[in-house]
Amino acid sequence: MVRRTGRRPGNPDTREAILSAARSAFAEKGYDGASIRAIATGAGVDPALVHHYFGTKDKLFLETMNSPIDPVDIINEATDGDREEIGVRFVRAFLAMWDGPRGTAAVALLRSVVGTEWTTKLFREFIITQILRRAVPKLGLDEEQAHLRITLAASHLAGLALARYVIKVEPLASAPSETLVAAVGPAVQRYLTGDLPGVFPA
Amino acid sequence: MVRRTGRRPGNPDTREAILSAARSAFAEKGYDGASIRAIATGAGVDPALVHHYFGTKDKLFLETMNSPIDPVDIINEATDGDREEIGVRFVRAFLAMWDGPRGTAAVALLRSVVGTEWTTKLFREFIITQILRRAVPKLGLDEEQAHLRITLAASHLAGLALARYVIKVEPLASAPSETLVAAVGPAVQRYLTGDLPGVFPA
DNA sequence: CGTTGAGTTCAACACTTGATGAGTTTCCGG
DNA sequence: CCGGAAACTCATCAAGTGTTGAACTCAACG
Repeated sequence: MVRRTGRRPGNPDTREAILSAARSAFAEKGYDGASIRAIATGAGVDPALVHHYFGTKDKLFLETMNSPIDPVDIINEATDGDREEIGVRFVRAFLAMWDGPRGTAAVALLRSVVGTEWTTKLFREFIITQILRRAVPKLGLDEEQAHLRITLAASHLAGLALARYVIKVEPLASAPSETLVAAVGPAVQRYLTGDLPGVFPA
Repeated sequence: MVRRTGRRPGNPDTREAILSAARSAFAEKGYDGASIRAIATGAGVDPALVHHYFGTKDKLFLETMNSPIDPVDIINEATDGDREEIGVRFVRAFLAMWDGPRGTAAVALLRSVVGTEWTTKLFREFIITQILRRAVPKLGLDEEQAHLRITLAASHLAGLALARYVIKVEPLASAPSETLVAAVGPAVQRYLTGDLPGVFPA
């Protein structure tokens, strides 16, 4: 039986297969490193079909990042409850996201963000508009303090993800997440609600 | 004995020019994003000359990373002095390195490390052999505790560098470094020498 | 002088990348 | 059962990549 061209019989789940393959590829190689050809091969499909569904590589990437990244959940999950344990809940929700099914997308995002220019800019504005604007009111401080506090906490968590999920340095990579929650939680708590002498006037 | 005939090295500035251009390019674009042709153009030179001097792109990159990255200085600078202020001195030395002339190389390293596979592995082993092996004895704890403590502190600093120098998110990017020292120092101090209940048995 | 050999350039190879447009096969509503 | 549309593939393009080898320039030596 000769390989036939044209429409495949049966289920049109191809689009999801491509998205899935794209997520894996972006997570492993980053935006630049992942080629459309590799993604197509991973999905068992012709490269042109990727363009047929998603247009350009940019759009594919954005589509890949669409639903899986929603920091709103994390923010809400962390800020519900008493104020004195925001840090611990924040770290716990953050790690749960990376360990969950949406984790590969997050790895892809982190890898790609550092790699190319436009993703960096995109991510920067994403942080400003999506994270800061939503998290600042929850703290109930003046804006200047809140911005620095939140970016400090976020940078800490970003570094943790970088070391644990991208670089995979031990023993951080295989430590139980609750261990990290106990270790990092208080530090995040201090950034968000604690006294920071020498940083803000008392 | 040295009967070297032929053209004498009348203009060896070119090699340095290429190295300098390479450092900038790698810092801006990362390993993959920086092309040999772009580096050559930046140095006002033919692409083939880059290969004449450095062989392959890998070797060029390694040469670029050679001298500028030496964490030994930071470790020594931080661990000289009383034990109760290691954290502050560590953060101060770390930020000074990124703000100094060797900073661009560090940015290049961070950008590239996240981008490609072999640089990630290279960096991971670099951390293990160069940083851990040197820093562990200074803490005077058992190895298991020391490894986790140091990687926690290092991941925090890496995240700080990522946010401040690569992604450039405000207000972190333009905050005075002493402000960050005051903010981050105590957290690092706690990771290195403080009590970590729930992490290690008391 | 002529030879030497480092500094430098030119042109090209072999390859990969993202993207297109035409063509083929199947499905589904009328 | 027919015709349009969706799904799918093939061949191909124009750029850009790292790398190579031959050739040219030119200062220093014998």
